[in-house]
Amino acid sequence: MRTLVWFRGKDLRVTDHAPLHEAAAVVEVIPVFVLDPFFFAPERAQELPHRMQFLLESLHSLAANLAHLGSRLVVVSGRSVEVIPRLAEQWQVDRVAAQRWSEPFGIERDRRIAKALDRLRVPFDLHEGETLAPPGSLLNQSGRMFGVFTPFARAFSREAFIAAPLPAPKSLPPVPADLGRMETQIPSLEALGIQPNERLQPGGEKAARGRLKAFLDSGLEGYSDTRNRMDLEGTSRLSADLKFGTLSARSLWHAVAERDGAGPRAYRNELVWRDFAHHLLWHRPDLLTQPFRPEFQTFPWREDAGAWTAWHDGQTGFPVVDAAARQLQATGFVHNRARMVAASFLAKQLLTSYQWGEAHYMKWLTDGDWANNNSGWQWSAGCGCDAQPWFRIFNPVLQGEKFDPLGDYVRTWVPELGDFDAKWIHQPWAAPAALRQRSHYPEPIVDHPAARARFLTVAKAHLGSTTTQA
DNA sequence: TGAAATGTTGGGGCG
DNA sequence: ACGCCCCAACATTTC
Repeated sequence: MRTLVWFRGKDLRVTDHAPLHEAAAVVEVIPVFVLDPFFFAPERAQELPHRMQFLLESLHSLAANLAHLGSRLVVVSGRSVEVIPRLAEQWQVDRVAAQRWSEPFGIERDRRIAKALDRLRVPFDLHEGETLAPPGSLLNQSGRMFGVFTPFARAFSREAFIAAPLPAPKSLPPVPADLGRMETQIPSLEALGIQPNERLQPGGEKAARGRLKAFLDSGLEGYSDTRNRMDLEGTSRLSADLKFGTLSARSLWHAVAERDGAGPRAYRNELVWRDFAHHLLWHRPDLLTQPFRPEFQTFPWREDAGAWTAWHDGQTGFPVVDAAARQLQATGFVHNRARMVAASFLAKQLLTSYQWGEAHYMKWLTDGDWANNNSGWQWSAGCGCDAQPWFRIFNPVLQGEKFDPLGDYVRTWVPELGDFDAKWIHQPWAAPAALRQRSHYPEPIVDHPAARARFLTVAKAHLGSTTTQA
């Protein structure tokens, strides 16, 4: 029995990896990663520089871990839909195994590959593993997807059985020697035309385990209290590991499952939110191009090049909004609270389509995940499934004062405001003139009350008319 | 997983 | 002493 275990970017681990675990019981295992030009053509790779860096590091780590177990990672270049069937045929494999993808293009790719493999009479086994509960497995009374998180979470705790994580194989059989000459190497970032960013989290399963341990030891206990604080390391910082599968969702679940208290409970709830987003996209693949609420399809977003540039460069004159933009480009990560404030600001204060922000975040986030990022942006814009109401508008000043009370988050990312004390740092326009003049921080590009009123007027006019038509 | 406007209450200053 | 007003402080409503 010869199994091709196809690693594909969202399962870069040897622990709790169902395809590998199952294959390890048979005689021959060929771990494969395909450098598909869909992601690895330089012009495509440059569209996701931070994720590419994390991915390449994780691949090296995976290759080392497989080598340690007696196997190795076989890297092949080409379009997956062609390469996988070709390898299956040339290597005479008995089956191909991989972890299931829940996003639309992954589903379509797998459908085509399954078809090609079927012609070769090679089974294509897709194992669950990206989410806690398989997308589509939780439905409401009438057999449809949940449209509200709370009932989903109730059904989740009632029905979802989350098996214990699988151990890493103790050893793996060596990769057969007769594989021909189609192998290549993991490319370097430089070869893809990407500048390394030394401020990113390091990729790989080992680094991920270190982050998990740090969170369990010192972050989890107080998580519910500190997770909203932008100035503290109060979050898990495991989002990129979930994205690339350097940690499996269910290993995180089990790491916190038995822990009592508000912190562990709040963290489990966040993991369920992640499942909710994935289930949602699985049911509604069109959400990557459409708002969930149809009345937003014709929403009169503006195209204001100046405002857009100021927003993504961190020059809006609103400290938390600008800190978020700069933290994103500098580190590939933004605190969740800052993401919400920045997203609300773009959609509501600047009346700019959430899709611009969504795309910008997908470019720079290390943890950029289609389901999570899309649901987050649609939530913020008010057009999503179980989104915040359209009339709920964050005030960047109040959000800053509440969740960055000393101003340390802003001071870290907006050094022009380093001299401003907590009293002024979230509303620098109100600070003494002398302080403002030497800071060189931009004036606010909108007046908050006026921008707020404008959004309410526009949204009320639009949503009022479209809902009465329906 | 909001904010702002509006409404209500009650203490205290004051004529 | 009393009523009136002011305005925190809190509650409710609205967007």
